[in-house]
Amino acid sequence: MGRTEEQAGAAPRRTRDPEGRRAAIVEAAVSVIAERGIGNTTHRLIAARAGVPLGSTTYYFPSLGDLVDAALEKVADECRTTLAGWEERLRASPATPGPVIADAAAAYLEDRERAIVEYDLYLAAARDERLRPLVDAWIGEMTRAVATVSDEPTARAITALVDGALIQALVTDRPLDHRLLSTTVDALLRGLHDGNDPAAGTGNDAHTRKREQWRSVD
Amino acid sequence: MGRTEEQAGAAPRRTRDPEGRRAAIVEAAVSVIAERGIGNTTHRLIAARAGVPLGSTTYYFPSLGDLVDAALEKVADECRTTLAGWEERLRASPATPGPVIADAAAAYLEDRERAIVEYDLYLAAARDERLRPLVDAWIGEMTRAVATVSDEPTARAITALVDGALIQALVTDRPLDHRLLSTTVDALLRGLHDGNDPAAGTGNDAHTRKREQWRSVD
Amino acid sequence: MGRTEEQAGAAPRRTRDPEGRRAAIVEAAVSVIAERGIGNTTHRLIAARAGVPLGSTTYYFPSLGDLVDAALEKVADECRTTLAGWEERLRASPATPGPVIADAAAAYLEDRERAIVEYDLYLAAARDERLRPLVDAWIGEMTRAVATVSDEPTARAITALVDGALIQALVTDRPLDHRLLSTTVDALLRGLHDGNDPAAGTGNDAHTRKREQWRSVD
Amino acid sequence: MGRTEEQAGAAPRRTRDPEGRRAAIVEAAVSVIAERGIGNTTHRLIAARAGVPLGSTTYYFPSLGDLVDAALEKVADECRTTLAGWEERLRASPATPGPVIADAAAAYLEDRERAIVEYDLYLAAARDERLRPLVDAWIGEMTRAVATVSDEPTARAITALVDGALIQALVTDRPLDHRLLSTTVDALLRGLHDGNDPAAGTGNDAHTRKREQWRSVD
DNA sequence: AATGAATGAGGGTTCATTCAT
DNA sequence: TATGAATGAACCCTCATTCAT
Repeated sequence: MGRTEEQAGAAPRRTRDPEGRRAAIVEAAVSVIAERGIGNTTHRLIAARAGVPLGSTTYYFPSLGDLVDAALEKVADECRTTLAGWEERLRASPATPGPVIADAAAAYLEDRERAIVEYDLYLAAARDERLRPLVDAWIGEMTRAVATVSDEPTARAITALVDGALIQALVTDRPLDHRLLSTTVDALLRGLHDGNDPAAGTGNDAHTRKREQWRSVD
Repeated sequence: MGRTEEQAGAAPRRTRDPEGRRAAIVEAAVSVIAERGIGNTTHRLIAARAGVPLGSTTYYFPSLGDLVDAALEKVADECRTTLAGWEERLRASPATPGPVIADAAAAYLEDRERAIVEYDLYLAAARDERLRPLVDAWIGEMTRAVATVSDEPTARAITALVDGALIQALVTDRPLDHRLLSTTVDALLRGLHDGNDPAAGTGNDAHTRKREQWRSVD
Repeated sequence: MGRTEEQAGAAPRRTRDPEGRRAAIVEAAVSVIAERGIGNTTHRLIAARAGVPLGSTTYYFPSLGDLVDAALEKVADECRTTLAGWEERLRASPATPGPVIADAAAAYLEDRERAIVEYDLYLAAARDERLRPLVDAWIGEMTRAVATVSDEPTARAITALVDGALIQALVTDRPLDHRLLSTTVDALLRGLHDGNDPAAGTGNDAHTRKREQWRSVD
Repeated sequence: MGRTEEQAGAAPRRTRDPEGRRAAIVEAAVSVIAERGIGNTTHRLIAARAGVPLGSTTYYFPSLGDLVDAALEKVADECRTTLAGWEERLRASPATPGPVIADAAAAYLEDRERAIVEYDLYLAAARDERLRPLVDAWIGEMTRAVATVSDEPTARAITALVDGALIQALVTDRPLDHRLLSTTVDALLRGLHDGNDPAAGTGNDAHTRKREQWRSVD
C-alpha cells in the first residue's frame, strides 16, 4: 500500500485528491489576487503559491478567467456568510447596534487579505457591469441587516458610512477607529430617527423598496 | 498652464511641442487606466489613444511604471484641487454644510472616468505602501475641509460617510442619493456635536452573488 | 464482422466490447481527420467524437501516431476494396469502360469525408516516404483495374486522368463532370489504342533510363 | 559611425531591412510548410529557419494565420506566373502542344518543395471554402491556357489529366513520365476534337481571387 | 481492463524595452 | 529629438502522455 510515494527522482505526483487540489488552487488564487491585484494574477503565480504544477491550474479551470471567477466567488460567499453573521448579531443585541456593527467591521478587517480582494471585486464592478448584481446584493444585504434596527434610509446611510470606514482602514493600513464608528452609527440611528424629514424625497422618497442605498433609481 | 496645441505657425509635421505631447500621453494614460485598470494598461494602448507613435511613450517616460505614476500623480493633483474647492465652498456657505457637501460629491462623480482611476489608486495603496502618503493626504485634506464646519471626529466620520457614498455610487453606477447624503451629513454635524468622544479611523466592507468573468478580455 | 453495440444483455455501464470500442475510436479518428486535417487531430477531439473517455484513446493506442495510422490504414483498406469493385465492374461490363469508370468515380465522391482523408493521406506521402508503398499500391491497383480493358500505358494515363478529376471535384466541391470523364476515358481507350507509339519508352519498357512513368510500379 | 555593431555579447541586432526581413520570413514559412505541412508549421520553426528571433515573426505578421496566408499567397502568385508561362509557350508553339505541356509539367515539378506546398493549399480548399476562389482560379487559368489549342471541354479534360499526373509524380516522388503525358495530351487533342459533345458542370473552373485565412481555427 | 487525474513541453501571442536611424 | 524596428521574456492555453486507482 502506498509504495511509490515521495520516492526518488522528481515530481512524485501528488496524492489523488481532486477536491483538495481544486480548493488549494482557488485558495492560492485568492491570495495572489490579494497581493498583486486581479490584473497581475497569473497561472504561474497561482501554481507556485498552491505548490502545484502549472498544468494543474488549467486542468481544473479552463481559463484563467474561470479561476479568477472561482476565487472571487469564494470570497463573495464568505462575504455573504459574514453579513449573515452581522444580521444575526444585530438581532441578538438590538439594544447596542453601534458596538455590534463596529465590532463586526473590526472583525471583518482582521483578514486583511480577503478584504482587499473583496474591494478589488467591488471596484471592478465600476468597469464591468456584469459584476453589478453582485455588488448590489452586497450593499443590499448589508442594508437589510442594518435595517433590522432602523428605518431603511438610515440603514443605507449607515451602510455607506461603514463602507467608507472600512475602505479607509484598508488603504491606510491603520486600525479602524472602533469608538468613532460605534458612536457615529448610534448617532445616526438616533439622529435620523427622530426629528427629521426622514430622507423623504430621497431616491424615491419615503422608503421605496427594492434595493436602496445611495443611488437608487436612475 | 497654457495649452500649446497646433501652435508654432505651421509645423512641418509633428506637433513639435514636447510639453503638449507629454501631457497628451499622460492624459491618454489616465483614460486607459480608467477603462482597463492599471494592470491592463500598456504602452501601445496609451500611444494609440494619445495618437502618438509607440516610441514616444518610452521617450518621454523611462518605463511604463513611470508613465502610470505620472498619470496617477495627475489624478492626485486634480483630487487635491477638488478638495480645495470643497473647503472653499464650505467656508463660503457655512450655514448649509449638508447640501454643500452633497453637491460637491455629486459634482465629483460627474467625471466618472477620473473617479474610477482615483479609486483604483486609492485601493492600490492597500497593497503598495509607497502610495500611503498620497492616500493619507487625500483623507486628511478632506477631513480638514469638513473640519471647517465641525470638530475633528465628526469631520472624520463625515469623510468616511462621503467616501462610502462615493464608492457605492461608482460601483453600482447609479446616481448619488443627494438628499440622503445631505441629510445625513447635517444629522452628524448636529448629532455627534453634542456629547461625543473622538477616536481615530477609517474603513470598509462588502458582499455578493453571481456573475461571470471579470477579466478584461482585450 | 458483426457489430456488437449495446448487446450483452444490460451491461452495468460501459459497453464492454473492446473490439467495438476500438473500432469506434478509429472511426471517430477518421472523421476528425477529415474535418480538421491530420495536423489538427487530437486525442480529445477523437474521444469526444467517439463518445469514449479520454483514457480510452491511449489505452487502445500507444500513441496518437498509432491511432492516426490505424485510421489511415482503415481508409486505405476501404480504398482497396473500392478499387477491387472497380476492377470487377470493368470485367463485368467490358464494353462500356467509360461510363463504368465515370460511375465509379462519382460513387467514390459520394463519401466526401472519406475521400478527403484519403487525399490527405495521399499528399502526406509526398513528405513521408513511409507512406509510399501505400500510395504505390493504390495507383498500381487502379492501373491494374483499368488495364483489364486496355494496355498498360493507357491504363496509367487513365488513372492519372481519373485522379485529377477526383481531386478537382474535391477541392472545388463541385460534382464530377460525369459525361466529360466518361467520354475522355473512352477517347483514350480508343486513341492511345490505335495508331500510336504506345508510350514506348515510357515506363521501363523500351529503354528509358532514369525516371519513368508516373509512378512506376515498384 | 556604426559603433556598436557585432560587438561583444549576443544578438548584434540584425541590420535594418524591413522588406528583406519580411520576405525572408515568408520564404522560411513556405519552406517549413513544404517540409512539415500547414498543420505542423509553427512560429518557432519559421523563425529558426529564417534566422530571425521569434518576436520578428509576430512583429511582421499579427498572427500565425496571417503568416501562413502570406506564404500561400506567395506560392499562389508564383503559380499564376507559371501558368501564364504555359499559356505563352502554347501560343508560341501551337503545333506541338503535347511536348509543350509535358515540358511545362516537368519543369513545374523541378521545384518539388513549392509544388508540395501548392498541393497542400489545393487540398486545404476541400475543407475550407474560403480557398475555393483561389483553387478555381488555378484550374480556370490552366484550362484557359490549354484552351488556346483546343475546345473548352478538351481543355478541361487535359487539365485534369495534368493535375493527376502531377500529383502522382509528387506523392510517389518519381519523375513524371514525360513521353506518356505528351502522347496522351496529343491524343486527347485529336480524339475529343473530332466527334464529341462537351458536357457540363464537371470539375469546375471559374477564376476569382482573394481569400482570407486557411488555418483551421479550433 | 479502464479511466480520470496529473504534468510538462511547447505553441501562439503580447509587450516592455532597447536601439539604429 | 523622435520613432519604428527589433527582441526576448512571459503569458495563457492545449495536449500527448503517464499513472494511480
